[in-house]
Amino acid sequence: MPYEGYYSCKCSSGGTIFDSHRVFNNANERDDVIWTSMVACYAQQGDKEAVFQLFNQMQVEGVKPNSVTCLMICLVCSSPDCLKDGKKIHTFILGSGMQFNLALTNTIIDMYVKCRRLNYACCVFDVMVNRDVVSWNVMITAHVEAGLNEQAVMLLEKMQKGGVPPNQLTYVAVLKGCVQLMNIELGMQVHACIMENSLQVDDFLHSNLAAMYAKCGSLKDAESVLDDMDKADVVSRTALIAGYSKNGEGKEALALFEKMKREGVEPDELAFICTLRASAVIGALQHGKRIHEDIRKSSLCCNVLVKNALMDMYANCGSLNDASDVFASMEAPDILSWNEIISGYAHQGAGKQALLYFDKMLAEGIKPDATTFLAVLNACRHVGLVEQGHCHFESMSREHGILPTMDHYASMVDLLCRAGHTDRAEAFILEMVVEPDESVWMALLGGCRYRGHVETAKRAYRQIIKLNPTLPGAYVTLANIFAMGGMWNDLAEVRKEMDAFGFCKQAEQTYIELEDEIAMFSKSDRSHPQAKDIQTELNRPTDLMKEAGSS
DNA sequence: TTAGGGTTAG
Repeated sequence: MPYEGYYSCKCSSGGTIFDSHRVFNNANERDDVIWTSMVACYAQQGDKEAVFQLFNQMQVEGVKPNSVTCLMICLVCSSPDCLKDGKKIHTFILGSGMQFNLALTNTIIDMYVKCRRLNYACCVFDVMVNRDVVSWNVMITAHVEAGLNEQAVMLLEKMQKGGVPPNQLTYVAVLKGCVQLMNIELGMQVHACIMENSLQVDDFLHSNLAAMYAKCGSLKDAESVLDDMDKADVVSRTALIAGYSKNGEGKEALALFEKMKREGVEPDELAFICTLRASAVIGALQHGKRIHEDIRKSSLCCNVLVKNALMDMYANCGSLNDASDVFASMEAPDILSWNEIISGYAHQGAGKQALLYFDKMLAEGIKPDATTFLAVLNACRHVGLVEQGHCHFESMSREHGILPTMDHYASMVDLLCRAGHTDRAEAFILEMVVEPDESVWMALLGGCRYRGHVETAKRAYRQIIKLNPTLPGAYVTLANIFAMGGMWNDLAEVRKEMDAFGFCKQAEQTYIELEDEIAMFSKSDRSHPQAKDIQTELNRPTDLMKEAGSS
């Protein structure tokens, strides 16, 4: 056993660096393998400095690094800030004639990918004489991660033509590409390909298949992927739960979560987060509270991400007190937590409370981001704080180095319009340093409703049509403004334009939690057994307002 | 000795 030390001094086998050093120091003869063991040990810890020190030292002592030593060096150089060292080791490898070692070359390619130099990776890949499944997988995954999905699919075709059969990892990467392309047909072809090749499908691939179908909106197919599994794991189930809530089917998401628990599959961090999101989507407060109970009993009770999801659920369900309790219980709220509490209060119209949290955030030295400012502008909008809103908008780029997005501009326009400054809002758009998009003009058009500014509305409408003639909201809003002003001829004209485009208004759906039952209803839907009672309850506030107005 | 999974505000 000449190389016994090779494995015995590896940290991953349970030993410590101290043990490794003892083996290393006691070795009678230190060959390249034992040196490499030490390098591997520090490489696993990600200690780049120690790795390079050993690499240099072994050469000083006259031991030539082998391909595994170099591979380890490449691994610690696999991040953007290590590119320079990565290039150095690559040069060393070329000079030592090790470039024909397949595993090493694959690692060099992956190193360049992780250094965000896909072009370098492509250069190395292109000149390879022999490529194995890992070489292709690294390239396909890299292209998908860079959003170059069509190229990734082309690589898959080339790989197959070149006689290298894809494995599970290849399909995992390609399925991700299908999702980015939102191309379910391609996803189905990939699925068929997996079946044709009778490839063993493991949990990784199953969860990716489920995620692909769920994200592309085909929940039935995602369900059947889960049915094909002996026992669907928490990851696959989470993919489907997330798919349900993304597609507005929060009720199904919650049902799946309950089923998962009944079947003894323990929810993890992401399962809780996705299920809380589902509760948030449909405003199921009681379900959300039950999930909160589960979280309290689990080891994830202090997890920041889970707490953020809890706040999101409570805020969306309109229970700001619960959201702020969760926030108060956090030891170190992150930017998401702050944004959540600020936007939660802003959204509910409690603008002053939202701004108090914003001040507190700044006082605690937390750096706001673009979303924080969206919430802050929203808060100002609700309270009618025009000048304060303008100040915050200005401070975004000036003091915090954040460039306003179209959403920020649109928010400012709405803020001005709400306060009756429609002319100022229009001037604000015309003075924008970037070209306004339709959302900014839509904010102005919508803002004209507050005071019935028909001429400004017409100008905004013309701009929107120029940018995007297929935006139903523009026609509907203008029509409403005409109707408010009794301009029936103009209204008829807009209706004609709408008919020409074939727009029809889709009934909006909403959910209501009745004790344990979640019911969905839309404006004209009377199918629920208690539809009459629900409608009476919904009419109550309007009736009360009418009564109050007439007295 | 090399490559991979589900998720996050408005």
